[in-house]
Amino acid sequence: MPGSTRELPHPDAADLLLTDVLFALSDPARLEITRRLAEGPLEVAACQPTGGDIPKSTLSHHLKTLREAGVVRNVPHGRQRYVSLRRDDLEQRFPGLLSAVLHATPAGEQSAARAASDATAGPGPGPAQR
Amino acid sequence: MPGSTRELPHPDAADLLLTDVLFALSDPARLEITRRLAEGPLEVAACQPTGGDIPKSTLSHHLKTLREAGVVRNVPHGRQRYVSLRRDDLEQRFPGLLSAVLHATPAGEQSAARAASDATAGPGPGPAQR
DNA sequence: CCGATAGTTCCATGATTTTCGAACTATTCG
DNA sequence: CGAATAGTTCGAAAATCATGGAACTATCGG
Repeated sequence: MPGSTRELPHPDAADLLLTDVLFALSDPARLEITRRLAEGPLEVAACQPTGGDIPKSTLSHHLKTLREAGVVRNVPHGRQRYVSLRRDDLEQRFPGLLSAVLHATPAGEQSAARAASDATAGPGPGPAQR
Repeated sequence: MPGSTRELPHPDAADLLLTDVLFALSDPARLEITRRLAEGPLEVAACQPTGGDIPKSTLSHHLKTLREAGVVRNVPHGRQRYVSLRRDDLEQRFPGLLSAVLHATPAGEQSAARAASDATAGPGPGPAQR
C-alpha cells in the first residue's frame, strides 16, 4: 500500500512571498474561502463561498492560487481532499497578518464603541469583510 | 485666492475595502513604495522604488492604485505633491494589518533565533520583503 | 469490473492590469 | 508673460487573471 499519489506541490513556509499571499487574499472569493477555512479544514466542495453556484473548475483554480501562495494546504483524503489554512506557517512567516485579515469588519460597520478593550466577548459570531 | 484645486479624491476611512487594500499592496513596486512611505511623507518623484528608472506615468498609476485603495494620501503642495501613508485610518479600519505587512522579512531569511521575545531592540534598521 | 463521486487539468474567451509615451495642467521662477 | 518643473490623464499594446465547459484521473461502493 504505497502512499497515495495525487499529492499537490506546496511551497515551504520559509519561501512564502508576501506579495503572493496578499494577492491571493485580495480576491473576494478567495478571501471568503480563507475565512471559511479559518474555522477548520474542509473538503474542496465545502469551500464554496456562496450557496453552491460556482463551477468546480473555478473553485479549483482559486484553491490553486491560495495553495501556490502558501495560504492553504490541500491533501488527498480518500476520494476527496482536505483543504486547510496554513495558520502556523503564515503566522511564523508573516506574524499578525492572517489574524489582521480575518478580524477585519465589513465596510460600513464598526461605527463607535470598541474604544479600549471591551472585556466581555462580543455577542455575535466573528466579523467578516468583503 | 481660492484654495488650490488639484485635489484628488480619497475614500473615507470607513469605506476602505480589505480586498482593495490587499490588492494594492500585492504588487512589488507598490509594496516598496508603501515601505518607503512608512518612514515619512515624500513628494511623488521620491517614491521611486529603485534608483530612478520607472517612468513618471507608471509611478503615478501605482500611486493612484494605492490612493484609491486608501493606503496613501496625495495632497497638492505648491508645484509638487506630498504622498503619505494613511497609517491611522488603516490601523483603525484594519488593526494590525499595516504593521504586519511592514514587518515582514524577505523570503529566505529569518532562519533560527528570535524564538521568544528578544528583549533588546533589533540592531539594524527595519526589515523588508519583496 | 462498472458506475458514481470528487477534483484537477486543459483550453479558450473575456476582462483586468501593467506599462509607458505623449499630451495636458497647474505652479513657480526669472 | 514665458520657460521649466511636477505630476496627472489619455490611449494603446502586452501581459496576466478569471471563468467555466469538457476531458481526464483516482477512489470507493456494489
